This record gives sequence, structure tokens and C-alpha cells, in this order.
Amino acid sequence: MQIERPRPITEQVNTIIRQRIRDRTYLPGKRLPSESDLALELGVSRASVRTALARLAADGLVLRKQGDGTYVNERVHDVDARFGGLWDFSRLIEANGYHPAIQTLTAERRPATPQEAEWLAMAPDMTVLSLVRLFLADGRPAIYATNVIPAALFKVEGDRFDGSLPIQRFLRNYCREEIAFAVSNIEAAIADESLRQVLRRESDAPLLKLIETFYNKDNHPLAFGLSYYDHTVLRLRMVQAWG
Amino acid sequence: MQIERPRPITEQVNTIIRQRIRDRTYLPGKRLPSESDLALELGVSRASVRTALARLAADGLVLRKQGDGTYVNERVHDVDARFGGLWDFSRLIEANGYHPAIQTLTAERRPATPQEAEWLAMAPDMTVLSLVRLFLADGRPAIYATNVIPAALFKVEGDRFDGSLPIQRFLRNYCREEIAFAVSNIEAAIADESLRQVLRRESDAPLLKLIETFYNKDNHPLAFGLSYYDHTVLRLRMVQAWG
DNA sequence: TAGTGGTCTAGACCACCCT
DNA sequence: GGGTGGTCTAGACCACTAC
Repeated sequence: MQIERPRPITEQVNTIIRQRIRDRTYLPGKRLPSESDLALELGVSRASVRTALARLAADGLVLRKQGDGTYVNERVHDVDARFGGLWDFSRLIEANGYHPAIQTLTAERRPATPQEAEWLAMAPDMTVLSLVRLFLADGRPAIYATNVIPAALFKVEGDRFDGSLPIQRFLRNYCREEIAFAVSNIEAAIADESLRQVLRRESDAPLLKLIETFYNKDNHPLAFGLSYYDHTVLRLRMVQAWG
Repeated sequence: MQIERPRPITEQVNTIIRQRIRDRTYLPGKRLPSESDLALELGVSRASVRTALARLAADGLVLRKQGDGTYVNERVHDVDARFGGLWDFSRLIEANGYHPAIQTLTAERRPATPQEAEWLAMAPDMTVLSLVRLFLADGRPAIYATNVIPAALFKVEGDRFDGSLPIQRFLRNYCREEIAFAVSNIEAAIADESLRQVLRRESDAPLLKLIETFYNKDNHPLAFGLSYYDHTVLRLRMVQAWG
């Protein structure tokens, strides 16, 4: 593993340490080398090492103790999803130990619903690109997700696109837009008959409902998302550093 | 507003800028002074200003554009809860625009349930301090929360304590422990008869269920929490910065 | 007391946006 | 071209913990 220029050094250091934790170079519960030692070994400044470690601590992967050292957190190996990491459904499924698959149910242009128009801050009945997908974990339906993008943003001729992309990639590739932040609402909901059928559920146990809007740096809404999680299939376990 | 030594400078700068956004010194959608100007004005280094701004950006309060400037995010004024800010129930209720109140339903020592023992990594039947509370928003029941702490941690003679404290304060005051990180599970659940009664709900609409364990830096479980949110009373709206 | 992480500074160079 | 944020460095001092 070598430090090279183009990618930010702090990110590279972050990746290297993550890797060493994963391959047990740094053992769970044990102390990492000191910041100075790491800086010396990798040939970077201590500030860069500190930035990388701060990120790892925020993700709960390491614990830092002043006057003592930095330790590998032994309790977060099975927990990949951070708070705020609910968007890349495929990664979420993998983090739960399943093999992810995606079914695109519909992909069409249609007028926005009132709710969508409100969240996207657009005039009602503007046309949107609607993408309805089902995410499977080892073949079992786990997430039913609707994503809606103002058609005006779509910059590709015809309607040829890869329906399996996570929303941020989709926006980057086909709309040349970058997500700056998202506003999310979490609710609980009962599945209606059709949803229950799609998710192949017998019981009427409730589902998690996630309502999201994605914005770029100019505060323009880029996309709206409405997702239903079956938490009996997919555990939603998250780590949050305290700070 | 003056910079003084004892509190970390980056925090003070963070507070000052937050204040200026709140009192509309910096207007929504408008550009902040440049990092260098802020550093000069406040008499601190640019690095300190940058650390403060990075935190504000992570909280979604400002948007930073390279080569352009830092802008006040006009869309997050009504959104206080960040991802991971689900713990201070009173603050959450205030952020929703209600007046918070707390009812302590029970406060007792009892043996741990199997689920609690598992999450707290303790032997079954060890005794715990159990705290069952109801949080009200403008008088309406919004959150039903059970918190459980291993009795061995409790360092106060007798059982005199303030039952209205958020969990992190409770642990600090009565157990001399600091929370380093938390592991959370989010689920959806139907209220049973007794819970429906406590929350004064007629409908059988589902609730959000939050299962949490809190750890200190030594990876010891400090507390376990089981909370039910009525999202029809309390909106759970959160911001997540992307970067 | 020695070593660790926590904080802060001053200064450099770069990438990018605006005009 | 001039100003902005993005990155990185070297070095200083402090607070805390383990021994």
C-alpha cells in the first residue's frame, strides 16, 4: 500500500487503516500505533493521520483515549451501516450478510403526485422520471423503493439507463448532479394488499417507511424517494459515535 | 461574543457562527465571509475556522462551494434533529415546536429480562435499575421509553435521582460514565393494548421502535434503551450531509 | 516522567469559480 | 486574475494516562 498524490492523503490513510483492521493487522480491542508512528511510517504529517483517525472514530470503528492511545472497536465488525448510510441499498444488504439483487418494476415518465411535487418544490403535474425497484436479499424481497426525478434534469437521449444504480450514481451519470445533502423522514407503516404481495409477506407486521429528498449545493431538489423496509428480512443496525 | 481560552476555539467559533445564522446576521441562502476574513475578525487561525465550518457543513447548516464561498442552507431551519440525534427526547420534542414534559412511570430495581441481559452482555437475572418514562409534546404522549442500567454501575446512595434527565446526563451524574458510542436498531411495531393505552391512541397505526445500547470507551455496555415513537405526534425529520 | 491524543498556529500550494 | 475553499505540512504546547 503506497501513498500517491491524486487522491486526498487523508482518504488514503483512512482506507489503509480500515484495511488493516479488516485483515486483522490491528486486532480488535488492541491499540493502534501512535499518531506520530503512523505519520512516520506512511510519510505524511501527523495532521493527516489525525483527520483519517477522526473519521474512523466518527464511524465508530476506533476509540480514542487521550493520554492512552487509539483502540480498535471490537463491537462493530458486523455493523456496517452508519446513521445516514441508508441509501445504498445494495451495500446495506451486503452488510447484513446477504447477496443483493435488484428488480426494476417500472421505469416511466409520468406526472408528479401531489406529495412528490411538494417535496420536490415543483409545480404539480410536472413530469417526472419514476423508478420503482425491488431489492432482494438472497432472493427474498427486502426493500420496495420508489425514486422520482424531475424529467427536466434527465440529460440522456431516449430513456436508456442502468436501473440498478444507487440514486447518487444515477444522478451523477444521467443528470450530472451531485447530492450535497438529504432530508429524511422516518415512519412506520402497514403494507397494503399490493405492497404485501410484492414483498411476499403473509403477516401484516408493519414496515419501516423512509421519505427522502435529495438536494444539490444550490439547494435545488434533485430527487425524491419513498422506501419500505422489511426489517424482518433486513436488520437496520447502526453505530453512532457520541462526540 | 469573545474568544476565550478554556473552551476549544473550534467549538466557540462553531457556536458564534450558529448564533449569527440564527439571528439572521448571516441570511439564508447568502454567502458567509470568507474563511480568512472570519479568522482575521475572530483572531484565530484559518484552520480553526475551517474545523468549525466543517462541523456546520456536516450538520447541513451551511453549504460549501469550492472557488465560490460558504452559504447558509435555507432549507434546514425547521430541522434540528441530525441523524444520530434521536436520544435527547426533550430536545427532539422542542425541535418539533412543542413544549416537552416528562412523566416517570416506574423507577425500580429488578432482574434483567433475557433481552436486556443479552444486549448488556451481562449474566441473566443480574439486577438492573429500570426507568420507564413517558415524554409528552404539548401534553400529548409522544414517546414511551424504557431505560435499563446495570445496578452495579449506580454510584449514588439510596435511590435519589432526577428521573427527567436524558440518558447521557443520567450516566454522567449518577454513574460517572461517559457514553462513547451507541448501537441502534430501528424497527416498526404495532402497539399492544397496554401501550396503546399509555400513549392514548385509538388507532392501531404502527409505531417506530428503537432498540439501543450505549457503550463507554472501554467497550463496556452502560445502558439499554427500548423506545416507542408515535410519529403521528412527533415528526422524525433529519438532515444528512453527503460528502 | 514519558508517551499519548487534543488543540492551535502559520504558512504553503492547489483546484476551482467568477468576472 | 483574484478570491474562494481544499489539502497538506511542520512545529508548538497542553491535558491526560499509564508506569
